[in-house]
Amino acid sequence: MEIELEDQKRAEIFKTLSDANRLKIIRTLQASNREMTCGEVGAQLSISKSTVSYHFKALRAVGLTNTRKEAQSKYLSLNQETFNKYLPGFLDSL
Amino acid sequence: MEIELEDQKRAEIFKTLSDANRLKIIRTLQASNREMTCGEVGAQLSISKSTVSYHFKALRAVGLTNTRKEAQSKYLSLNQETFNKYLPGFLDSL
DNA sequence: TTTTTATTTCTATAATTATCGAACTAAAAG
DNA sequence: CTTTTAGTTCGATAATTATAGAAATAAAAA
Repeated sequence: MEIELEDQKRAEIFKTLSDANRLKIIRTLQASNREMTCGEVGAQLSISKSTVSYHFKALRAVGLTNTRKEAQSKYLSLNQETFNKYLPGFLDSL
Repeated sequence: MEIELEDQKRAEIFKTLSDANRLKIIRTLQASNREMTCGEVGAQLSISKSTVSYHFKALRAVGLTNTRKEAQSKYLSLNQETFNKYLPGFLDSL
């Protein structure tokens, strides 16, 4: 990939990670080691559902998470590939 | 360090990295493998001196760089320790 | 001392961001 | 069909951000 584009992509990923709530969400997902729903995460971190939805979307948009829809629920899990590519060793450093 | 504080610190570092110009500065420093001045970096990346100064300050503030003042010039270099602690493997992935 | 060089600070501006409650959508349960 | 449950979108707000030019600072050079 061209450097200019790589930097743009990297900057987007870092921007997504530059929010304490999103980092908490990531740590929560990493610690649970399974898929989690918006509701579960929101309850655990005491954040309003609209805000959690906003963050879920941001994480998904840059490929840091995978999503799976089932009935009314949406399940999020970490996308290890993206972390490995752009932030090798980061998840383990959490 | 307490998790809450660690997340805040991490978020700050990521925020600092979430700008394409700052990533370019970091790559430039990494590639040159030596100290560089505001002027050198600005010239190489075609950014105004006040903007470069602003970014230099931001990088220094979160400990991503070291600075050395000599005469009117200020030299920046990467702070490997911070990168190793918060972003192991990142510099090599650039 | 005057001028040049390097960087910083100030000012203003335009753009982006995170947040929550309210309204909305869609599916499950009753 | 109605109600509940889960999540999304909208609207408003408050805060932060990157940017460049102009003015200020400080040291070197002439």
